[in-house]
Amino acid sequence: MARSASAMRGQILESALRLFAVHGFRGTSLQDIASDAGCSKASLLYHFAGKEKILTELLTPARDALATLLDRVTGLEGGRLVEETVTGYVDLALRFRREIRLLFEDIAEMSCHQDLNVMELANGLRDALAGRSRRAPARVAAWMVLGAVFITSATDDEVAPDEVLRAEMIRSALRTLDHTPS
Amino acid sequence: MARSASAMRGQILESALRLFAVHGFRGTSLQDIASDAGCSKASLLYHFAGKEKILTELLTPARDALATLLDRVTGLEGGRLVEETVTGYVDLALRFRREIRLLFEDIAEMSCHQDLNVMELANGLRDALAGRSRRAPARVAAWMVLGAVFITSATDDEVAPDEVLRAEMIRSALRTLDHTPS
DNA sequence: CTCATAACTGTCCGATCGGTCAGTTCTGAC
DNA sequence: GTCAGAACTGACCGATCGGACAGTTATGAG
Repeated sequence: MARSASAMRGQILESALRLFAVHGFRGTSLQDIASDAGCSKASLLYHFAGKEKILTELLTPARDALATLLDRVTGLEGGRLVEETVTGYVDLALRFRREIRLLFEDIAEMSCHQDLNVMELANGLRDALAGRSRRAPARVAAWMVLGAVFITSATDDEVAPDEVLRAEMIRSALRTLDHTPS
Repeated sequence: MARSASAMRGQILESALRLFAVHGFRGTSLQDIASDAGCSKASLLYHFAGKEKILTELLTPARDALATLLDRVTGLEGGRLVEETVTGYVDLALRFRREIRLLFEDIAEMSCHQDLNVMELANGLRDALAGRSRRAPARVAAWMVLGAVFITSATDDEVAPDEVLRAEMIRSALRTLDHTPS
């Protein structure tokens, strides 16, 4: 039966996000998504121009949210800049956990192939995390925080309730950056 | 021409490691490896029972080195435990950069499919990084360090010379764990 | 030299992938 | 009711993958 277009599209996106997060982009076939969403593979390609387009649509919200965060901290500096960036980054990472997990599976492809400019945004985030400093210690610490939050968010390990996890991630990140909260 | 068996095997492993680190395990075909190593795809399968066996042979040294590190810190506790573990982990991560990069591409597969018990080792590492503590702050910080060092090591970014990078990673990690060096 | 065997290869195979297309079924405006 | 168009599908296609196998070439001991 022909459901409303938007409903089927939403179901496809939901199935794709879940399967990508578990098996990765390459590890999930169009047939896998179709079976999970309860439609034919041909129906997928009726709603989306191709497999890549599904991925793009899934990652766009997270990309936009990150861009918004970077805009918001543009005018800040010093302690406020670091605090706002860390807090914002941790919040984003937790909100888009599944998107991060699927990125984690195919990072190399994403950073090259895409029409989303992920690498540029990641560089901006690191720059802000380092408090705009060009010195090696600050830049390394920024890389550390980037990776730490990224992976800690991607893990399935139930190390702590979400609220505790969030608070501890922020505290740890600020410590990593050698930043004493004001 | 038929070279010595060990020479061809070494060349295959070298090509495979380099290609896996760039394109991932799934993203590298047997033909890619064969072309790079200068032999036929059939020759690959003469020296190795299958694609998976090549991967296993590549990861075994890193796995063994990690196991050795965990053994070495077994008797330690408190400050010495954390310092030794952090230093050892950072050293390992830097020594096996390419192996980490290829793991990074296919983490989900590795943690399930393998005959190497990677997850168990990772849990032991986190436990040591947390100073054997079961409290949430310490365990989250341990996850942070695990992810931070992992990703910072995997990056191509020339943020600092290797010696500076290593020192700063260790200092940042100790800070993340709220550990003041003795 | 001979010759057993290790080293190597060209060729084929079945499976799976993303994607196409002609044709069918459903829906909603009139 | 009619019917145009949206929604959907089964069948098919070319490409690519990991792997199998019979056959060929090089090597080194006797």
